[in-house]
Amino acid sequence: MTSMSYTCRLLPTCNETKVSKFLHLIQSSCQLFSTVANSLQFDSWEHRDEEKDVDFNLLFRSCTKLHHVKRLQARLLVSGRAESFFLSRLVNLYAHFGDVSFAEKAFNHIPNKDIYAWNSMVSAYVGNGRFYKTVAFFYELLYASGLRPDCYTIPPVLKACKDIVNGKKVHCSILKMGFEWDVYVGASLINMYSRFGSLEAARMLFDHMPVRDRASWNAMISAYCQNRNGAEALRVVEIMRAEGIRMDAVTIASVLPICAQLDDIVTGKLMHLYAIKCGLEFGLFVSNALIDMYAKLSTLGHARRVFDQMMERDIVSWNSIISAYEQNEDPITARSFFDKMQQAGIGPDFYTLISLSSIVAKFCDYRHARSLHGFIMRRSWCAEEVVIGNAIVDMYAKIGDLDSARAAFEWLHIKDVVSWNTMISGYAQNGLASEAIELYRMMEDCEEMIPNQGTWVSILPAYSHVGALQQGMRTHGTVLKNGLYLDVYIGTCLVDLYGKCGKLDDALSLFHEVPRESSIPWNAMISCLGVHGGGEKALKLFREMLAEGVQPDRVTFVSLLSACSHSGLVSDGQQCFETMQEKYGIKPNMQHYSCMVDLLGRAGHLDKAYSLIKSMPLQPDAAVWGALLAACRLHGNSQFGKYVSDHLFEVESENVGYYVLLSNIYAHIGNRDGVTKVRTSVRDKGLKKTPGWSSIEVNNNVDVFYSGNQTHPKSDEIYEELRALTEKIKTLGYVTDISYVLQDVEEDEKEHILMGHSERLAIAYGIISTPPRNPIRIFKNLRVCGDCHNATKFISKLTEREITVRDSNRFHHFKDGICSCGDYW
DNA sequence: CTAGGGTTAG
Repeated sequence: MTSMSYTCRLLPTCNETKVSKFLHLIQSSCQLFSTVANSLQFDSWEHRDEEKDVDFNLLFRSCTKLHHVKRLQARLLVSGRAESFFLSRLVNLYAHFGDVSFAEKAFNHIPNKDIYAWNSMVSAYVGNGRFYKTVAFFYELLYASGLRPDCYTIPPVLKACKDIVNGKKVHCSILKMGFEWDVYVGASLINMYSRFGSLEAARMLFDHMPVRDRASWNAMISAYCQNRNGAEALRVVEIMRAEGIRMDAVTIASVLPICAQLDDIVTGKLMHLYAIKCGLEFGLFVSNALIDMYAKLSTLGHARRVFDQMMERDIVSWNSIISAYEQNEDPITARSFFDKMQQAGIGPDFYTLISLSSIVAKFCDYRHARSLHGFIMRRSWCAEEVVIGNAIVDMYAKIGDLDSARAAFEWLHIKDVVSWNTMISGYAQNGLASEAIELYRMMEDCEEMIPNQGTWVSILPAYSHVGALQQGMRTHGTVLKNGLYLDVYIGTCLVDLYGKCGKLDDALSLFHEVPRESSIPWNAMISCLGVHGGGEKALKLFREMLAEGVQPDRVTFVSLLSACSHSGLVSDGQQCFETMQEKYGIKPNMQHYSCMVDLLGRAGHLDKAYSLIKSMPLQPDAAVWGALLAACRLHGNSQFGKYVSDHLFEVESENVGYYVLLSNIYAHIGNRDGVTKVRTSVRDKGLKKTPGWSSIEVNNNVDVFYSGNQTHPKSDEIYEELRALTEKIKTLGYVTDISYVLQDVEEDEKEHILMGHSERLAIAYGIISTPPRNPIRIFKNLRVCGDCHNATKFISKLTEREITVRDSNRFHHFKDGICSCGDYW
């Protein structure tokens, strides 16, 4: 207290922040003092014996604990003062401490229930989440009590309405009783309609209100905010201020989230400034909203400062700062805040667990994932159950444990659209496209599941991944029917689908229909041109992008650099790499470096590629060294290849693909010892090759072939066709290159292994299943094998078919014995 | 003594 009065004297010399902080301190201290005082008071009163002197009004005000209320109730009964007035206040107190059943008992004890008693019970139900009960209780009051509700009854009942039908029914009752012009009722009605998205109804009520106070304005503003109509919300704020009504903490807390939605940091900062000016910046709601807004606008420093400056923090504050770091890709700090929260004695709630599941997923921590799952299972989350269940599904999917994800998905009592979307995209993003497609088919069979934007952006990449063009087109049709085709994300997925399925013209014309303010569709289109070997076109599109004022990001440059690399545009690529850093201030990441190493290495500048690696500020990963190793293979430099592979196996010793690459290098120069060494080390390490697969779509159906697989129903025909093809192309000059086979077997066996490569099985299946001279499109998950590449050239000439093979790297368009990549791949 | 408008989400 002494220090406080001292500070008071210093106050005139303080700046505004300090004054505002100080005022806040006084406020919260006052609350604390009065709570302590009341509590002491309760104890001193209770021990007095002379009952006639007891001032029950004072005792009611002194209850700070649930047991106070119970003792007070006993006292009331003993002194014969259990009248409606006091018992109703007991109901309020029990409700305040969260004990609904005691509130009900007290209510039932009331002899002649007046409207105040009923109102107290209504509030008791609402305040403790018994929404269904509240509405039923209201109708009991209306039809069975013989009493007339007053305007205190209505707002809590409106709050309890969980669907529009009930809401409208209550609205009717209000009209019949003539309460519609009460300010409190008005704000509640606006709020109710806004909850169900009926903004027109809300606005109509608002416009017709004869008296409006600040809460009415706030109700209208938050109605727009919560329905994501930020622009209209800000317009209402303007009108409100024009009418001379000041914004308060509620207005600010409502408007801040839309600043984040509209990506409008200027308005956000103005709101913050206004809050500082009015001394509202340390309010709990305002601070929490500020943290969230700054986090969403990726200005973590501001969010952190607001959090650090807070006088008191509640669970929302902690949740907001945790999710701030989680969403800005800093799971380590996020988790440290979670630890601090627990140290502060605050238990996790629904929102905390949602963030936590994302954090655990980012750590790829299977054990923590399981324990979090268990922790959640042991508690019931009622209405929030779906959301949290979906978060669990997503968590397992992100870790890559699709079996656990599917189990959690199946276990959900209620599945909503998001559950399905999460599971579908989980499969799709882990490369399990067939599972994603299968699940989407199941979803289509559930009539009550209406697919939405999230569904399309989950399923379209799966089609794109396996080249299911016909099914993708069917989905495109469904999207058009839903009127969603202009959505940037869906549009981009469709551009990607057509582009990746070889329909470059369709991709381009779609690209012109999609909104193009953001870099997302541009990046997709540039990448498509790149994989088709259209480096020049990609560069041209990039220039158009700049001319339209679209800001390129790091993804843009990844697409661009890889486009240059595929087309051998070395100097253009180098220039892009420089522009990216100098003009756009983007620091190159691992992907950019591996593109550059690929670009230089492919063109034969192995030394330049190597010195780029040496100059990297990051620790080069397997992709970077792998690109260089592939370049050594392309240019037949086995000595350097060995050196590079030593580095490569230091950072990644499990990927068989790289061993195959090294063995190819040795085999190509006839170094049998080298080949044997590589083979032995693969065997000793017990490594398994990533199963290679190729897919082809015939008659709306995608068939997937694995290497050496003979389980396909037409397997015999396929092998027969392949044998015949091989004989014929040999007469055209094809020579088998067995250096692509790692296995230690006889030469004719090697030939057989090459023949069983998935891409060849798919091509042969295409040939026997489609009419002569029809084009064939193949998808392969790995890079196409060099011998298969050569064989395909001959097959295209022999069968007079255009054969397109999209591998994990680029497009190969075979026509008349020539490949579009010019063997530069 | 009882009532309205506000922050965090898959």
